[in-house]
Amino acid sequence: MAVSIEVLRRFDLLHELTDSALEPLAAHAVLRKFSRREIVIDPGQAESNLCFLFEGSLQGVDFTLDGREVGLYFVRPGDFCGEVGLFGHHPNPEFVVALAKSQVVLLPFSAIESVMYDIHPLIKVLSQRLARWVIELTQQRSVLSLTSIPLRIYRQLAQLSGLDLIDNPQAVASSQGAGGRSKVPDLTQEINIANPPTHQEMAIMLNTSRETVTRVFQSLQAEDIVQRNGTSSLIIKQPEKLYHLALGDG
Amino acid sequence: MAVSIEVLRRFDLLHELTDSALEPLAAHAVLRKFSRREIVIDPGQAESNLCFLFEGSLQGVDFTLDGREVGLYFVRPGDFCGEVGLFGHHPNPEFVVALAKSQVVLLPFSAIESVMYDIHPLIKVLSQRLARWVIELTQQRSVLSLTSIPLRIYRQLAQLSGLDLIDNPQAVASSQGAGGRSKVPDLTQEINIANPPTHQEMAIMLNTSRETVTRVFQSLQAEDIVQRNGTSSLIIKQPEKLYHLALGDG
DNA sequence: CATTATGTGTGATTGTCATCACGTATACTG
DNA sequence: CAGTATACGTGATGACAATCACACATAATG
Repeated sequence: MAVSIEVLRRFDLLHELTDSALEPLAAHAVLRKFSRREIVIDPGQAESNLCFLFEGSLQGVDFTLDGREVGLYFVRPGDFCGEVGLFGHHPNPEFVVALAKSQVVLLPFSAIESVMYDIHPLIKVLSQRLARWVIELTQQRSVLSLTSIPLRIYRQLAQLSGLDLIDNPQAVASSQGAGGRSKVPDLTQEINIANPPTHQEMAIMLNTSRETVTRVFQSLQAEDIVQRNGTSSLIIKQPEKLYHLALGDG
Repeated sequence: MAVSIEVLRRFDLLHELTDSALEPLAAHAVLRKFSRREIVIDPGQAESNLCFLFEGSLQGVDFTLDGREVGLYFVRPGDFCGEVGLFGHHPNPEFVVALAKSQVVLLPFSAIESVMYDIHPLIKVLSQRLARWVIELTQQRSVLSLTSIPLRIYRQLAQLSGLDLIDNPQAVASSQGAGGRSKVPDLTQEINIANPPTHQEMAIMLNTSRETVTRVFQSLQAEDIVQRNGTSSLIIKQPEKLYHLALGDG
């Protein structure tokens, strides 16, 4: 069942496309629901899709040879993923998993490949998106080279809360979309992170164990820097302290 | 001083472009020599270039907050780099450094930006290159998530020698270009890696120290798996053993 | 609302490897 | 070719965090 142009236009990255550019795409798009932990993108499958997240939360993951899960990025509502396989003769490098019940608009590659280089704004959006992903992966790469695991976690929290934009307003986030990232936060105000990733989801992003993430959170809570409200909300109570910890000033 | 179309066409990724596509580019390209350790790309500079490596060796690097160098990729002759900044309003995310005396063809962004979306094969080449870089970064990301440092080094050596193509012929390499990567190596034959990266250059790719790389090489040499000929050549004497070590079978 | 599943928290142990300092070998330069 | 710079090699130390097993808390489900 196709989706309307209006549904597609809700996605930031498509909202500049003309109706005539969107119509052939909307005709082939489908809206699907995914359960928690269901696979949204499987690189082994023959037919690939561009995936626009309407509601819920997704995570791009890879697996090492020994079966360990590696976190690559988070997808928040309003964003999309799965575009790497459109360029060249290789599948997408990553699996995408639903972290929560999600609604995703799927757009088959076959509907895009024939037109993407002819619709100027479409190829521009897609290639700019790839460039952004390279930048995100590079930023995450630098985080991973920190030898101190707590420092990685502080940096990840700074990214989730937007604190990393303070020194680098051009930075892009691993979690972006309709929620957040649009403005630099105020260091004097508490920051609420809705639906934060679990300790395990953060741990696989940072090459550490969920027990270590828990212990770092424990010490941040003991210093009243963060406060956890169950699993639905995480509050940065002292953004300025977290900001300095993330800079390595701890 | 501009360069000829023939010089540009020597680069694999440009050789499918027509003369009319290459002419405006060649008119603005310059050939420059860089000394060892000289900066080829500086993201802080206003004017950016696409860089084609004619001869020598380059490495893409980033720096962490505490000034540690992070290795992102190697560039071998015949390849190019520096294309991320073409897409969107942000500089390139990486510095590029000459690892050896190098000759580089520099193509200013200003010469490309006005035509890149209009020359179909050019935007295709550039966007496919971005996609390949995402795949490379993702592969390297998986290597970095291995908790065993020796296993990371085995995998890096497998990539440098082409052994990683055995199970994944579609894989792209962090070091590619005119030399190597074009065919799957024979496990029964010694593999020669010309101008291998130094222990320090490998260490920053793998988030480890050069002492640790040295110790792992020591044990590989003790088992006659690799043999070092000064700094100009590294021979994989028992590719099958390295292949299995890289799989974690050690 | 009870049961089940998932996520967080805790303690103990051990091994790995970063770090530091320094020596030796190789490559480069004038 | 001598001197200098760079790369490799070595030894010792201590800290950090992965790992394992298990308990407790929270969320989801029927």
